[in-house]
Amino acid sequence: MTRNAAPATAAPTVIVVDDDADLREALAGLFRSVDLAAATYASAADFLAARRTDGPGCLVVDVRMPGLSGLDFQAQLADHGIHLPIILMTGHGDIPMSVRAMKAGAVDFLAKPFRDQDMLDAVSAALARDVERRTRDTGLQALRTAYETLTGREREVMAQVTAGLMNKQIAGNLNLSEITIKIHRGNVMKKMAARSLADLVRMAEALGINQT
Amino acid sequence: MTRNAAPATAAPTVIVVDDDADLREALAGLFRSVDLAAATYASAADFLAARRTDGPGCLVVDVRMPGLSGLDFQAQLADHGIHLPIILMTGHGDIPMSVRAMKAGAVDFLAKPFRDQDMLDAVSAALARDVERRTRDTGLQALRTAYETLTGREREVMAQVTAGLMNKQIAGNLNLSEITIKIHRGNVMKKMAARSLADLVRMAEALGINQT
DNA sequence: ACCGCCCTTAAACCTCCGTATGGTTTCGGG
DNA sequence: CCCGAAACCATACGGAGGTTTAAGGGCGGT
Repeated sequence: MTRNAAPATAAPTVIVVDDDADLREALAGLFRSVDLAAATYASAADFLAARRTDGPGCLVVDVRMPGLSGLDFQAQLADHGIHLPIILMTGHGDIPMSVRAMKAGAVDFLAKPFRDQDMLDAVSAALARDVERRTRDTGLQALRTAYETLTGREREVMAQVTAGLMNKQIAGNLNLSEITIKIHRGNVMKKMAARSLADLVRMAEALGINQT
Repeated sequence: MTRNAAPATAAPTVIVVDDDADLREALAGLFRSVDLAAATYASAADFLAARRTDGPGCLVVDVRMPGLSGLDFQAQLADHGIHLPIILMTGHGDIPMSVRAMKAGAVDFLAKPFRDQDMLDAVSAALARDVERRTRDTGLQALRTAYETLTGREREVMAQVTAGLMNKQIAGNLNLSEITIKIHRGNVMKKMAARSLADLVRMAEALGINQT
């Protein structure tokens, strides 16, 4: 907690992936000029190989690269558990390509040459999107962690409680006595750190719990 | 209820807006060939003027038109309370234009000439999006209608109930007796047709009710 | 002036929730 | 073999939720 404090608000890194070394350095310089940390890779494979940390940031990727193209790269990121917002750029792109990229969730798609400001705006939007996703994600992660400490029965009870059933109904459904449900229910509230039933219902919503 | 039955599942209409009469008719023919109703307008203004019904469907609009351009049209639709998914097409578009359109929520952006199948795929996606929005919307609309029948006090009570406060706490906050809260609370449950507190919490979530 | 709606409260009563306290069984691991 | 975790159940009590009945004040519209 003393070191590596506040991971959510850590300085974001703009990751440039382009096979053109000159452009890489130019972009890195641009980002550093506005106090943004920048990292550069010559190919998608390089990035995937080097990837260790997963701090906040975004990707700036050329679509036309030897090996994995930017579009394929974009498609494969999710498989690697990487959800960084991506900005694509191209020197020889066309409309279908840009539309495909945007449909796939790219933050922006810039045709070269572009103005520095356009790139900075795109990066700004991408970083904002990443922050938003991370905050939403860490909250959900805490919930999931708590949910995993529940036993099987407790999960069943939680599902039916948050569905609005009364203890006696749940008891009937599970062929148990009402008092047993109360016990499980109390355990659920404690383990999930829910202050009220309303709280628990919202947690169930966030976790996507739909009773059978 | 006897006439105009099942508005949510009514046949969708593809609305073509283009100043080129030949293309309009060609597209209308294409859509009708796959059993889709089609309507055509020569300009954005024509469409906005003629707009009476608001059944399900989508828009297919040329970006380059005399008067209101497709992109501006897209931006103005929300002001008119029209939320139809929009597909843009262009003969002389560029990448920034397509990116701007996609960022603004266009379903697709097709460069002419395009294959019929591409257009049909885009329309199919757009109609699916419209259906999804409508079902989500009608559910919410029913909730809002119910919520509007609540009196001021009932809304205050609902907000605090769904925030997880106990009756006595709410009574303290509002400087009322606990029994009064119970009455309001019961009224809220009846008016909102909530079967359980869990139900009510979910309704409050959907309505975006955040207590002060 | 009267009616209807909203807001308020009280008393009484019942159900439901929550939490002990105490005890059971089963099952897997040290 | 004993221990802990998980699951089960009973009795009992206090607190919270929910409804009914009864009743009064304020306010706007007919």
